[in-house]
Amino acid sequence: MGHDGEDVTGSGLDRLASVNLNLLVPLLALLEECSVTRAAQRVGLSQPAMSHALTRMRRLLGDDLVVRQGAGVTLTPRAQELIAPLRSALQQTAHIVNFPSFDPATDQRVITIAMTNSTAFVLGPRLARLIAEHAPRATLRIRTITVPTEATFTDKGVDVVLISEGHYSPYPRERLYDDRIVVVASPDTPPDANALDLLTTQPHIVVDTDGRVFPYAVLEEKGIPYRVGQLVSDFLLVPFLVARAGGVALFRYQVAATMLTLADLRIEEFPFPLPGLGIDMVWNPRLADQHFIEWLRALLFDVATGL
Amino acid sequence: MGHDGEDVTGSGLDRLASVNLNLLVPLLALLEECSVTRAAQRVGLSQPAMSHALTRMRRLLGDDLVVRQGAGVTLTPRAQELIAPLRSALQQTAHIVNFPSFDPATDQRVITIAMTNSTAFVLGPRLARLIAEHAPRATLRIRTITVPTEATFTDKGVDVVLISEGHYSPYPRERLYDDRIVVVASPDTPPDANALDLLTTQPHIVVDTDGRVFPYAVLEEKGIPYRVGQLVSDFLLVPFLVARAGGVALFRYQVAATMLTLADLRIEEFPFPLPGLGIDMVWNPRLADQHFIEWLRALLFDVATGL
DNA sequence: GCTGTTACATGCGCGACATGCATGCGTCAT
DNA sequence: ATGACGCATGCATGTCGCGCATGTAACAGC
Repeated sequence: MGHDGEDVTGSGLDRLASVNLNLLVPLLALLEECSVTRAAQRVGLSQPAMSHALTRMRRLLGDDLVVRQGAGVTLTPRAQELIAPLRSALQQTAHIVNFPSFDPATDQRVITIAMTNSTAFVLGPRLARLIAEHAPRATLRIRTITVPTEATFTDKGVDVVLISEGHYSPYPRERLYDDRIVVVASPDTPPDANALDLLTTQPHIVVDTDGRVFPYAVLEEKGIPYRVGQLVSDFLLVPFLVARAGGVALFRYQVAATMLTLADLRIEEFPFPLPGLGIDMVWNPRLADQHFIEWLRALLFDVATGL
Repeated sequence: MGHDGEDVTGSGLDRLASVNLNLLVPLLALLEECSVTRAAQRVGLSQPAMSHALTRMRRLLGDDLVVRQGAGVTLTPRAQELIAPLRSALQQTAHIVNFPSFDPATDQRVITIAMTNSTAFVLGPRLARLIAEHAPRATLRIRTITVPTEATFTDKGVDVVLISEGHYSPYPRERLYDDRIVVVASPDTPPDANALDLLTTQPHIVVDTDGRVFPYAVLEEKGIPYRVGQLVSDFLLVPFLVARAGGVALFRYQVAATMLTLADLRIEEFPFPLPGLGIDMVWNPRLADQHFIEWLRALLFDVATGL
């Protein structure tokens, strides 16, 4: 009694009680990336957070692990030895944890997806339908954003964020669908007028919150004259305005295509090359339940491929 | 660009970023002990803390893991499957972390040991000498306690606690040395008086803070008459009082033996059986740096075996 | 059958830790 | 020389996990 020899002379397992195992994942990321900043991005941390974590790892292992080498950092010998067994141990651990734990049939969580309201306009209905179909107990909540900030990704209330490929974020991202700018016009416009004609002759209906900047910047670069006929705050007004009062508007193709269900519209390709406008899904690996994310990713792809 | 396929379709390693790996050690303890309370003790947690942790594990793994079965709990099938790979993964992880990180030759930490001042009286000098010898840069700090409380073990400032075997604590403990009560008397007492004679005829010098309760309780149970001659607050006064003014006192043998270096004393065995008074070292596995604890344990054994 | 005991769950307050921001500092490139 | 890049750090903040007190269920003893 009072002599827990098993605990003391055991296989060293109980030593782990005093070790912060959560450091191991950032550690592997750091060793594999050989860069504090990249490792931070990979695990969904900020650079200072990873740096602080590195300090803790150094205290834990009694080794510098990485040393400054000119611009970047290099691994110490000890770190080199660690990388393989660490990866192995973590893979084994991952295998333990990765039993499926998200059951769409019964899960009652609130699925929160952040996106612009134009993306919601495109994806929302199909998304809601598919979620209702495959996860009938879950609730879809769409959080409207205009421009993504750091807080958008670190907000625990948000599962995934859908943003245009032009917006940077340090977190893993995956292309959902490509998109482009098209010219939306009234079907009453002269049939022989091409897209450029429409842009120059028709008054523009401009949504002042979204998608305005760079297509118009291109027009101005090229010296294409255009006239703003109306500024509206809600892009949903546009199809009705265009259909009933004429004029043109610039929209993502997918938005325009969806608008066709609301009003009869003429759609023409934008006559100049534009940077990509694909929609990416982005998520913070630190906050995400990965079984759920995997499922949601597949579902979003279903939605996107049906466009 | 913007498509980190490696992160998404990798070996599932990045999933771990969102997993609290610190749950795994309590989890293994729970699965191996089949008891929330015992598992808590093993890893140095309280029962409620382990229960909370169990809740988190259940959320993480989507399984109840243990179900109430009459008095105790039983493992679910899923939990049964988990135990072996989990132990394996943690052993592998332990192997990674367990490179020696405590170097006595260079370590400058403050080594804090909590004990009663009578234990410090016994062990202090040898302890200080051995630490100065083997860890010359380290500092020994003895924290005096009277009776250990929960806070004594959860105090991060305390590395190990030395307590009598009579005091319960939920943490791992190991016997340092056995001890017993002896009768300390002046060498001028009649040589033919045995211990019982001394106890009944001589005035007792009693330290009112430590070790007084149960030897005297035994005397009272047995109906042995005794007379308290003096109450002192500092037990270090006792050897001088006994040697110069006569009387008897009850002390642990090791304390009495150490007192012999201060004054000439007569020591007799206590004439009745008493519960064990061994001194145990106790430490909280959650707070301890195990390399250091291992070293300190060996050092304390060195000290104790030299008594 | 009632009470005492044991074991697990839970509400709550508190403390500690990790995170992120702002900033500093060193290195490299132009 | 100056800007850009990458890592470190002081600091404030938020959150998580711990422990206490308490609740609840099952078993044992008389």
